[in-house]
Amino acid sequence: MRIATWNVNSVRQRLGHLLDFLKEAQPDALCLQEIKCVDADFPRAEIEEAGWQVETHGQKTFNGVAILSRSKLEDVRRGLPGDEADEQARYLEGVLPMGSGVVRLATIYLPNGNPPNTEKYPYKLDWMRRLTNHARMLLEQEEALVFAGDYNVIPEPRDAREPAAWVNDALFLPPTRAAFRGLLNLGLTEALRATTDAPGLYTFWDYQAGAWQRNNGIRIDHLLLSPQAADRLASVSIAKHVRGWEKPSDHVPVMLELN
DNA sequence: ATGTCGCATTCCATGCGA
Repeated sequence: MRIATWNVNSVRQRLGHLLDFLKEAQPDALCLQEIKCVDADFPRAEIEEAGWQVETHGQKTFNGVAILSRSKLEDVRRGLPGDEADEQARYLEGVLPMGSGVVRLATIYLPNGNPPNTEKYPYKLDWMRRLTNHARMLLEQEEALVFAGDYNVIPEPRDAREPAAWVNDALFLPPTRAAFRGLLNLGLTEALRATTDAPGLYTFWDYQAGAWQRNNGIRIDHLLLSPQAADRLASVSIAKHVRGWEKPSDHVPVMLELN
């Protein structure tokens, strides 16, 4: 089965690309981030018409996540537990019934955290703490789990074309990277790094300063796997060509194949 | 240091978030 993740940077602006990618990649499920609309404004009819089921957790203007899937998502949870006051729509989870056994799948839009000298950075770190707690709880179920999304974390220097440019950025600061390692240390496997040590693999290129033309990218979109999912990992691919489409998202899809 | 985009509003210009 194929599971993909993509920060689309407005689902309404990117509907054409989204339908093109679904047709081309044929994923069993696609996790979306930054849909940037409320549930009622999600282009549900067009996507259902193309043959995918839709679960959304939207928000006005910013953030918002969704999961598209061939089979209906079950046991759906909206929002990351651990802070009742948090109103940002950044997490949606459910169970995909598959022939070869179920997979629990979460779509994650982890806070950006910039600028770091504001309340945005502690919010990011606290959100990572909550995600770690939630993942720890889910791992106790010992089931196949996939946490897919825009983590807004550059895990290592090899994950940036110009790592020196990011040393004071919330995506690369030591506490950010430490929190990401803490998540992995629960026993999760980062899918791409389970398949390759190659540098130069990016999932985001800024709209500004010709970043795409100069291949000045960073790798911040990740798929984290429980042991039961990692044991089934066959391959991971980055759909880099999507960044070259007309009026693209600044992120590209990342997809994995499970046996 | 940003050569950009998308959203929303105070709405054809500006602020915010990324």
